[in-house]
Amino acid sequence: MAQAIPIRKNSPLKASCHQCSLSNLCLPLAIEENELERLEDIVQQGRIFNRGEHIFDQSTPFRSCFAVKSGSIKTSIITEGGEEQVTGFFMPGELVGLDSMSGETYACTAKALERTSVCEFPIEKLEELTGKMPELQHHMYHLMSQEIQNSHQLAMLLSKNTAEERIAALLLSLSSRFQRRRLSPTNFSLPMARNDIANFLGLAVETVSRVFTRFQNQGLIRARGREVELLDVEALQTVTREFSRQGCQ
Amino acid sequence: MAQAIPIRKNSPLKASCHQCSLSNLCLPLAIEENELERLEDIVQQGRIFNRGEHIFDQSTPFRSCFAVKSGSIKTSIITEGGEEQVTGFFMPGELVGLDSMSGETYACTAKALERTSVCEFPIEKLEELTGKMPELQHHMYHLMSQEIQNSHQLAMLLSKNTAEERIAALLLSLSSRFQRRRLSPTNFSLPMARNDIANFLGLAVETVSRVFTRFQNQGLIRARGREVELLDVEALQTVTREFSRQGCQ
DNA sequence: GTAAGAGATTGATATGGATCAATTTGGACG
DNA sequence: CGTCCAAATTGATCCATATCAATCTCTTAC
Repeated sequence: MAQAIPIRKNSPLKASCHQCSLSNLCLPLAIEENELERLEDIVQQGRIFNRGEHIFDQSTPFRSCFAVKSGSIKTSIITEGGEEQVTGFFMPGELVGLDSMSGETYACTAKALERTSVCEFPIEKLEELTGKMPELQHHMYHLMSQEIQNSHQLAMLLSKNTAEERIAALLLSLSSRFQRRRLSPTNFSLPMARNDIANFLGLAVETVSRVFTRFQNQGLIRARGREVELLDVEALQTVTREFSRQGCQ
Repeated sequence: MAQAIPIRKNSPLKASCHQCSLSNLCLPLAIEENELERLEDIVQQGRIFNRGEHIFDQSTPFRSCFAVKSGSIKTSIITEGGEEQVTGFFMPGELVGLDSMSGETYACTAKALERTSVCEFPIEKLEELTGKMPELQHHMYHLMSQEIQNSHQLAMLLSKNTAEERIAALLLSLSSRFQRRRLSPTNFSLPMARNDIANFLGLAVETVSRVFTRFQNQGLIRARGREVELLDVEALQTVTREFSRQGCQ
């Protein structure tokens, strides 16, 4: 089912962080060139997942964290009642599974939003390695801390901001993440459906739709399905700050 | 201004985790009795803070994490516009500052909700120690991971649940945290004001008030100012699950 | 003990976004 | 190339909770 992908002949299993264009975003950024091999030793070149496939779900025993290599992943919590809460979107260079480092199974469900390849970091080996490499340990703390901050930021968005503010914030977040990867920050394709955006931002799909068209009418963006062009980034930034501005006066 | 507190004569600066009644909740829980000294070596018996005093704020350079010894702490993010978003409440045995381990300054502001004493863990020394003690490192990952989960849980509450569900969830969370400390899970005093509850849960104060009285009228709780008695824990649990039940059918 | 100000409660009204309903668009597949 | 189903958009209505306004009730300080 998985179609053939180019694999380096001499190392079919071992990943090559050296060659990876994401090494400046991913875990390797924390370590010296000459120590990179130690990380490569524990990384497994992961599977390729088709759109909609699960990388893991809440019943999967927690074994590994995953770095997105290409494509994108949505994580969500599914309640007993079957309700879904999207907790994050992960793009190339970002690490999935940090919320699961307590407990026996994963704390969320991870689903590929498109054809997605990942690198796998077995957690036992990773912990062992971070114990030996202070910079790597520091980076792990850094990443987890950032994840907490992101989540607080989301909570803030959900509890205090209007639909427009939430959506502007999401667009800008995606924009800067594309920019980090040296892709266009103003012209990109949303990896997720309107539904996922709505769920993530605590809105109804209809509201997301309406805000998109409103933004379009105001000349802030141009949207055609998942293709988005940010026409006025400054204005979008103003939208996200509107709220705190009001609190100021 | 700070009134005299009993200090062990032979170790005025060094904390005594051995003696601490919270050692089964706090960092010491991760390590063997005989290694406890290594943790004690880096811990500083912290100051006492009066109600309303800041342990740190967003402009304070990040140096340490703090464990609550007694009292309680509220953390919040203050936006440029001066808006506040409460991100958490911390009770004895819990660790504050995990969200700040990236960046130069703290990611939030921490304020004592009552007279509060803390133990201070200088981050450099803590990282050094976790590098040498795998179980302690593991526990740090565990704690940070849990913090991410908590925050996701909050996001979920904010985006999907009604005012009643949110407040029931908070009451139950506090309840179980009192229980962990072997205090009454049904009869306790809220450390925070209605205002803080409202802010934390993304509600207006008035709504919090109304829900409290509604719960009281339904015989679920008895509330008199900050004194709360949970009269029907099961019913409260039902309230929090109501939502997912509906999603089920 | 009393004054003063903050915090909490209660009531009346307004509103942003949910919900319900109806098209429209677009992509996958035979 | 047309068919079919899911995703997205648009419109009309409703509701939970915010907001505004008015007490009430603590706590703190003098």
